[in-house]
Amino acid sequence: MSSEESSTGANFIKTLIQEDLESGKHKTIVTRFPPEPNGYLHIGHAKAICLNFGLASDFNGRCHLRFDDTNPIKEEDEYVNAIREDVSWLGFDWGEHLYYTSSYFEQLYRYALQLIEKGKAYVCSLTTEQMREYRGTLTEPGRLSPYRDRTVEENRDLFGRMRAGEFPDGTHVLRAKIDMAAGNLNLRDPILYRILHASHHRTGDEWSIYPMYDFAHGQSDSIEAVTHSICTLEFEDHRPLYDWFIRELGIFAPRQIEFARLNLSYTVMSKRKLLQLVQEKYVSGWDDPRMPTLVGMRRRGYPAAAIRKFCERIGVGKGASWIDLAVLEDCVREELNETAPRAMAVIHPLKVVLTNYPQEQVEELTAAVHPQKPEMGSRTIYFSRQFYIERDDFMEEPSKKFFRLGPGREVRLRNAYIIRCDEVVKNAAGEIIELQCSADLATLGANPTDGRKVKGTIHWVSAPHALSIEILQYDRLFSVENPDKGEDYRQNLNPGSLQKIENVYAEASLVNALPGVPYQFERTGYFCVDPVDSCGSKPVFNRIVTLRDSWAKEQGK
RNA sequence: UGGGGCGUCGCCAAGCGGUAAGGCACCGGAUUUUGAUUCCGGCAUUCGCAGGUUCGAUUCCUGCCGCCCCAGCCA
Repeated sequence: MSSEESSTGANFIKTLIQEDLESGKHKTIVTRFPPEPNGYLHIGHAKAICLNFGLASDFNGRCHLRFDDTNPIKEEDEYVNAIREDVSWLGFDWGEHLYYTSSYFEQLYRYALQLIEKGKAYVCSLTTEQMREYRGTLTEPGRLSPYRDRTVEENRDLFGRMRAGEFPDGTHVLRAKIDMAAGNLNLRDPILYRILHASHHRTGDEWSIYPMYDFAHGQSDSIEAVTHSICTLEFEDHRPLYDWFIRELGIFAPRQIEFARLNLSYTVMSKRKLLQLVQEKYVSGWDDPRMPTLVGMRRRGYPAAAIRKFCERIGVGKGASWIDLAVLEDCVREELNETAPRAMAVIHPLKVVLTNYPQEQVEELTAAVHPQKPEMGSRTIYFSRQFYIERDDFMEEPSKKFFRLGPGREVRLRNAYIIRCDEVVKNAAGEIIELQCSADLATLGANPTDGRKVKGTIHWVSAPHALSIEILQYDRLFSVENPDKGEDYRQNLNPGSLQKIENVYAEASLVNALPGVPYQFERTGYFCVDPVDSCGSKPVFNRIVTLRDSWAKEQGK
């Protein structure tokens, strides 16, 4: 990461940390990114990752990667591996600090025992339904569990037998004894441990009881000496509970600070829904280029730097925020404009024959890899009598504002000559199938000497040298800004989110394009070879993002 | 009629008692062999509303109003 990229923007979390440092509360800070390995990371997680790792680097502290794996039923190694890869790809390094909540199971168990000994936790044998009834509602206090007064000995014994696997799932839980009348529901004797005869991805069948997230998270932070525990808003209500545990246990107290999670327009961000899209085959997988997942974006061709830039740009706050997809796309364009080599490809071809150009002649022309960056070098493109241009670059009856090709009009061929359209060839159905043009042979790398102005420049690909490729044009996954508004978000899926175009002509140099490496197809957009779909005979390019198009905007008016 | 938060431009977001940064979007215009990029310029006399304190309030106080989260043996 470049230094200029490192976060400079102010936000309330930095301010709070700054205060803790200046007051001498801490000499250095420790943060952590604590994903549950039950799904793939998405752009919302990227915000948390950039925040936590960014804070650590801003203040010369460190950031841990900890898997909060307290629910064996949903968690898998596949996810921990994918998550590690995603975080690394995003550009962050946790060094030695890779942890798992499951590594703390024994310690957590001892913490629970401590609470039992203090009379602050008890084994409750209410059923799930009963417990719900006893919990009360938002406006009515709950009722005390009939098991609340079990003796310490009884609790110790029962809890030990829960661990030993003597009871079936759901028969008992360990609860904290706090306050059934608390306005904050999290304090109404929350469950600490539940019985789960399930195999854990790391501890196997060692345990038949597992701690609840609430009983594990804060203490895990404490064990790791996390100074600033950054989490999302919905955990604000849980903070008093975490503080209660820390106090009762007398252990190191991290400071929790909550921020608003990311919402991005035209997509959904819940893991449940993303999983559903995968399972119900609305997309090809977690890495479908339309998915807001990091694997999806990576495959699509979004550079990690663009995602980091995005996370920096959107800022951090406490108000529920909706970020316009345009912000992300702008970050991608900004990054790609700097780094992507240029090339030409004709997506909807229209054949052109240059009548005044020798039949067999082929010229090797030189074109800049990047017009603003000569240091990126140049490439060779072939020019011949027959080539393709974009159908949209020709209009039989052009308006005055259209400055591309039309009957009798002139246009510049990018990196080549100025040509004039002399004749339009149509088939029996009246469709335009070919243009007969003539070139001004004195305009290669030069403007006309007679002073005439040619405003338009269009791209082209020599017919005999064209590389046949396929293009996958990706668009937003949903057709409405907030897919969750309505009965079923799936009804808002954008039917045109994937458009396959099979006969695209690309300049020959693109044979060397490596999977995942972005190119700018001039005047069109950014594309890269899809690593998965390109296994066939033709290279398949994903459209990463279009170029800005003020002409299209003009047309739309 | 419980608890916890949040309200600064269409969307994000700085600001923390001294007279409204920045980005995206949008609108003009210049340069351009990408209608791209770049570049200039425009875009909140006003900070949810109403009072109060103060020489002075987006910043402090009070009261309203609006929005979000919480009743998983999920995280």
